[in-house]
Amino acid sequence: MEYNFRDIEKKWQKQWNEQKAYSVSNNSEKPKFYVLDMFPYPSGAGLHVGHPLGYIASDIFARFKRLKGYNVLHPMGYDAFGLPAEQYAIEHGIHPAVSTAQNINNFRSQLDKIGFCFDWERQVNTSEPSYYKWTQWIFLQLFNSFYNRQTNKAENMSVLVQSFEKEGTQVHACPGDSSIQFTADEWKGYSEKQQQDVLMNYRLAYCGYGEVNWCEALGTVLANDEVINGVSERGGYPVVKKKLRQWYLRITEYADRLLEGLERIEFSEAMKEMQSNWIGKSYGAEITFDIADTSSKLTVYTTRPDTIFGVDFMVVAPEHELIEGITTAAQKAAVEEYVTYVKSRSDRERQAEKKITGCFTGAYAVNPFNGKKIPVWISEYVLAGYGTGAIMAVPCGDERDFKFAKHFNIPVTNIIGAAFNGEEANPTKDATLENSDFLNGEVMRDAMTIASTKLEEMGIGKRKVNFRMRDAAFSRQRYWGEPFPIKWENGIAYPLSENELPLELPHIEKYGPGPEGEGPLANVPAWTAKHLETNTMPGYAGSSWYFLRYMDPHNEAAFCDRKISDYWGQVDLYIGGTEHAVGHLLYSRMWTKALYDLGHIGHDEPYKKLVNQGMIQGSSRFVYRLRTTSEFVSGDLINELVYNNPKEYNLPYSIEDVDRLHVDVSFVDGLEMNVDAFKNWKPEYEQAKFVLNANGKYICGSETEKMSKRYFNVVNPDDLVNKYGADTFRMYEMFLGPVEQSKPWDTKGIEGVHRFLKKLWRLFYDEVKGQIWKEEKATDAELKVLHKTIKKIEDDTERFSFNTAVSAFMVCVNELSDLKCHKREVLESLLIMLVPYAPHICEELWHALGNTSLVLNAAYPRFEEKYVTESAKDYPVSINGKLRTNINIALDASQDQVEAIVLANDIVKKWIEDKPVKKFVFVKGKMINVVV
RNA sequence: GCCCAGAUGGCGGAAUUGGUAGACGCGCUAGACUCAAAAUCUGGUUCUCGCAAGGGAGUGCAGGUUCGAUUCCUGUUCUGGGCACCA
Repeated sequence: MEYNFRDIEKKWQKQWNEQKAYSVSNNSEKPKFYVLDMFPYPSGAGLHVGHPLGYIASDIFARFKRLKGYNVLHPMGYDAFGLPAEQYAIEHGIHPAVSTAQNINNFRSQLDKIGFCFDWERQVNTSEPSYYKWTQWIFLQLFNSFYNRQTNKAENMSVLVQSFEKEGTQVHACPGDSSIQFTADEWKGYSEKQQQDVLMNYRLAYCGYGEVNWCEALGTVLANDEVINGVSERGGYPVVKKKLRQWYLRITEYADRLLEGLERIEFSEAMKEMQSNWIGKSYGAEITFDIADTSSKLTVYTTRPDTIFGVDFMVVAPEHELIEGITTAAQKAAVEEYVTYVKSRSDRERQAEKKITGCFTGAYAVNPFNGKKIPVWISEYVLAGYGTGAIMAVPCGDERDFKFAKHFNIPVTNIIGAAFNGEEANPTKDATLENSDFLNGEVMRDAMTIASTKLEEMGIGKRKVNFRMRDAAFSRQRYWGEPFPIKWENGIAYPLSENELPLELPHIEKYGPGPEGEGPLANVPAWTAKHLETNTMPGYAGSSWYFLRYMDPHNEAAFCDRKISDYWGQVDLYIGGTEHAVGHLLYSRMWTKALYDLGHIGHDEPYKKLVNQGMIQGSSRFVYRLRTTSEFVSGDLINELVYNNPKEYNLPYSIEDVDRLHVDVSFVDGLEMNVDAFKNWKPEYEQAKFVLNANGKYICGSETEKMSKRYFNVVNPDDLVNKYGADTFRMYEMFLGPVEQSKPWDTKGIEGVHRFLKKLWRLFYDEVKGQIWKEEKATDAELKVLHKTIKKIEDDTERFSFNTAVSAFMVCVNELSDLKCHKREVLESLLIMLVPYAPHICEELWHALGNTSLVLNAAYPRFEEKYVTESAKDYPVSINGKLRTNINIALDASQDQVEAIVLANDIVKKWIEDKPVKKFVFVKGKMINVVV
């Protein structure tokens, strides 16, 4: 009997399905374990081999925990709202709901083939009204809450209103606009509109104004990645910044708790660092400078108040409101021109710009301590959104300021003496200050406090904690997203009541933008007649809480029953890509904290542990066409053109005449192309001619790049599952390398894993003899192999080192084959260990052995030390750090005994010659090093 | 530009706490079985000098710490990811 994976996999997938083997209960005596994948956006391109990498890893872990006796929640769903479906609708007229449903079906059938243990009864789809009803509900919770800085948590707006009625803004300073201050009486005298405008500045979900990428020609707002070099990706039309009404989440109020929470969760250090850099907490001071000859004042934020005497110029963001008022007549034209230039550029372009640009406003600020006049410049490297949108530039201590000063010939003041060499800035905090009036002689680190105190005493500055993070923009001028449950009347936003939810997306035929940059919903008369909000929520709305819905997916009375969320609690293991480092992972942490504050759930961090899977890149293949012909030259001949003198090879063309074209990887074996398949690929290649190499082969060029349809380097998991089976595919994906690491896909090695499974099969079945397993007692040698493997697989699985676990299975099967071990006692344990990795073959063999229950529910084999203990070790012996020989020595030998044995060894003697032994290093159980 | 990560044979990778660099697999290669092929099995395979025994070099690059460094430190190059409306 041979290993017929196709029948086996089909059979068990059907049986598991029928027996509801993956159904998970919310009631269990067992300890719980929650394994979650970042759910996919169901794109039209379907799954490629990169997607399942994380899913296989989590599936292995979930199954492993199940065998270890846990009640494991391992769900899957779809992040189904998003821009690509809407774009597809614009281009092809297919409604996003239709294309999304198709894509989901496609994803599902692809996922099913791989044999995951998802409980599909719990599937969520963020674009379904039954789901987004609760996204809208949570939005209303945020809308109806403010962040109480006294109690340090989100609370209902009614608490705030009561406080206003009693004591005005005395207790709760306004987070949105510090100029808002009033007494209780003033509050009571406000109109409803005035009151609501005030409250909007407190709400956790609030409406404000923000800049977007506006493309006049397309009449629409564009995403950052739809804008390339200041023009639209589609059509190449100019894009400018435009202020539009937007919804925001007041995530900045949670900045400190988001930082603090990082200490309580197991994310990689890199991930934590990325998040804390994003939050960007800094301590510094705001300093207000007078502008000479005007009544204007300029406030800057600096983290280095100690360098106040080294300020040689000010830099103000080009958007800064002060510019218009302080620019002198002489500089007006230049400033206007510069501002227009900057308007066309994205934040990222502005920061990445190596060219130093800027413009003098003609105005001067006055140093409050020494009266020195400081020129005020504008430059794109200062961003309006950070700090006060203005900086004081200290060229001797800041590299960018220094370069700016050099470029515009601004004289540089040295305040740190010899620590500044005049060639480059020195950002030290440990130099002693000079040229600094009352700070002279102070070490900079200490001077920071002295300067801040003085500034506060003089009333021209104050200490300030600043965050780089901004409030999260939470609206899109698009169709395919959750509608806001908000109605506008007389400029006041009124929330819909709970029983009006879900507010369903209306069906539309045209997906074009609405007037004045509004979204497509503005074109729907029935919608606008009810004065409903025309923006929709962004992609991350639904994904900010989906891990809660999986726990209780069919609940119609609540987003998730509190008892059930208390049972499942945090996600124990979350697997997904680093690309979500600062987006989804921060937003969902914030939502969780808000829901916790409001008493809806019992934990305030969603994910206990996060594992980042690497990206699988594509390996592209190229053909080389002689320009304007249908003649294709083998790649190795092209390489000779590049690296050698073409004349030597007497080739009738030069490298400049060759076009490099992507070719579909499916008809290339390694680098060798199937020329017939290529000819049949596209009609234009039917008449293709080939210049083959000396062996008569066409060799392709190759490069590693993103796996993408347009590069023809996409490898579809379906094909591999068909050819080798799901078990092979699963194990091969893991065998490629560490899950966390990015690596190019190469199908070549999959045969090796497939061979392993066949070899495993042959421990049970012989081609001729059929069943060959035996009931005999296992030998010590066999038990040693088994228990060594149990330990290794357990350790490796626990630390997510799935690639080394696969190799440990290979080693085990190789060794059992060498020992001709066919004993049930050993083989059964091996099967249970292998279930998480290759469930189908294990279930088949498990039943072949006569078991009637599912191996999925078996108990994990117990490791026993006694089978693997050794009494001696082959010690590596080095002389002066160079390995010279191995000597077998008992593990319980003492240092003296070891020294005697080693020094008596002939090879050791030879290398020591007659030199005296300086040092004898002996690390028990590890190695020996003799230093002479 | 800023933040984060990575770099080891022909290839994917292993070396878990500073202790035998290259486990396991692919590829290549020699052999067994076969009329032949496939499948399977056995051996070899970092580079280099050498008939061999054996020696030398070697983990992106340049330094450093250490009896000992792929592992720690400093600098540097290249590659990948993120940078707020892709998800």
